[in-house]
Amino acid sequence: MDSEKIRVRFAPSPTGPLHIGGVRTALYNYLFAKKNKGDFILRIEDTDQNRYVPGAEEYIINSLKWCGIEPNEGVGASGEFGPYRQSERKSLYKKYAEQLVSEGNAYIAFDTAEELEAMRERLKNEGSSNQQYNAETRVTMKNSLTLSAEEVEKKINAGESYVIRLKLPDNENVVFNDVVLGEISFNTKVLDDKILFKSDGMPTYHLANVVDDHLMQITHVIRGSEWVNSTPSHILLYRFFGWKQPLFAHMPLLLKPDGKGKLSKRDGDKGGFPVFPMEWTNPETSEISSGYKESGYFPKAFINMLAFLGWNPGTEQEIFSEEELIQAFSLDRIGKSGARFDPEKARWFNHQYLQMISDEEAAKEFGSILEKKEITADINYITRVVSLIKERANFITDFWELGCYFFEPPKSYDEKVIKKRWKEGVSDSMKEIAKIFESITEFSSETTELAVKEFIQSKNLNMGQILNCLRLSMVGAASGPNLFDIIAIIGKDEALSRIYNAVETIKK
RNA sequence: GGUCCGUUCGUCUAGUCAGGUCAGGACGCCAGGUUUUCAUCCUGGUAACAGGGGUUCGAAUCCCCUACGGACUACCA
Repeated sequence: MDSEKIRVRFAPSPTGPLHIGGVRTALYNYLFAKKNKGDFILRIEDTDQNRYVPGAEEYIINSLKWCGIEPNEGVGASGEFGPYRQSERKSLYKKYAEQLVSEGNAYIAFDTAEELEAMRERLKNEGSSNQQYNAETRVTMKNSLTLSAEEVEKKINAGESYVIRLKLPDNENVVFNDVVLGEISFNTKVLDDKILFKSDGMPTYHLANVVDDHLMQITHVIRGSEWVNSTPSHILLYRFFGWKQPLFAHMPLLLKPDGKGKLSKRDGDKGGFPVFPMEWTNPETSEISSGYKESGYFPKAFINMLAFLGWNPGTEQEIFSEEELIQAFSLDRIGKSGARFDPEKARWFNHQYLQMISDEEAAKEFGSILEKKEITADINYITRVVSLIKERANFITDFWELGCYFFEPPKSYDEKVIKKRWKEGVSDSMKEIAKIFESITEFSSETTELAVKEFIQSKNLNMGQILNCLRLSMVGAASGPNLFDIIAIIGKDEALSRIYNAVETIKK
């Protein structure tokens, strides 16, 4: 093989937010490029003016940035093959379409929507297995194949709108070897003469995609498998132009959370978890869809999780750094069947990543959450809190719920615990413990634990009962990390105040 | 309807190309241990080759059929 540089592209259209399937496609392109020291290009396919959604392009760029899968060429980056936005390349495509027409590989068609509809209806009624605009039917339609050159010219001059269609060869098997799916074969009889150039002066995906991939010297087309059926048309296009075709790798689709069909942009939040990398506000309806970023996911965990949806390294390792992912990645280990993902497993990935970051780092992020709640605390204090609650959390955003009692006294006390544990005499014991605490000069987890346990034993009290009530006083519930660690962190004064508060509130 | 593709524990999957370990791992779930509690953590367990035919000494693996699922079938990408 030749040693040409690997060049891949991610080519979304800005019709809304990028969903996680799109992010995964971008990721696989990115990993493949990095692995092979190639280029990863971002091209924006905005040839459909009707579906353009303001803010979508920016969203795509920002999402990729957050994920750390940034293109080294294309929209939002630099590059020598620009412009990278198809609307800005508009002038380019027509001549390619016309070249195809003049060489007899495409033709001009004048059929109206009604005429097309009528043709399909007629074929349906005749019991025809497919209703394509193809070698068989095109002779019955209004196009430059059935009309004389003069008529065609007259219509064009009269301003009649027309499209340019690909002229497929009749009854030919187009075979290609998909990197993921293997050999796939289509007979042109079941394909249709795809529109390459629309009457609004814009190319369709099929033309623009092939022209741009060629011009941008793309070597591997890695895209979702919704494209396999149109790949033969693309291959024919490469052939007609006399261009070298790239390798195709069609990846399995991500499935809807509820199990029916491929994941779509409209599935946001339906499954109880985000389908978008970042929060998205629909500019028309102002409806907000949640994002992984805002849900507290680390981009690295998100990417790691996404990489494993449809691909695996063949080893038992599951936690991969970006560098490891790049090294391990290969197209031939992409699976063939669609994947639905498990939000539970996604959380598990994030938990793993959370445990890997330092308490100091986590404390910094937790600090800014606290700031928003207008709670001020020393960073060292926050770090000590984090060291106790981090392992219990999946997300930094869980920290507040897990450790709010480190920053404010309990607002209420769990009734069930009161009923079960706060029996006769407990209040008195609590008061005595408060006195003991007062007398401790070296107030620490160890000294308080020793003192309390000695007290319980000397009075022959029930360990579980007293300890749980003490916990209830501190936390307001029967959960949380080691009780004496909590007491030591909040300090003597706060501990005393909480004991008195609990005794006062609960009364028994 | 037509075409193309797919199908291994509930989920993500290894194993399929080069047939031959009680089909392996992870998440979840269950149990036990640790913990004064809850969670984490540790240990163990649960659970799958879509079905039917072949080929073969032997099939998750190769072939055929069926079923099911998905994609595409737009002047959308």
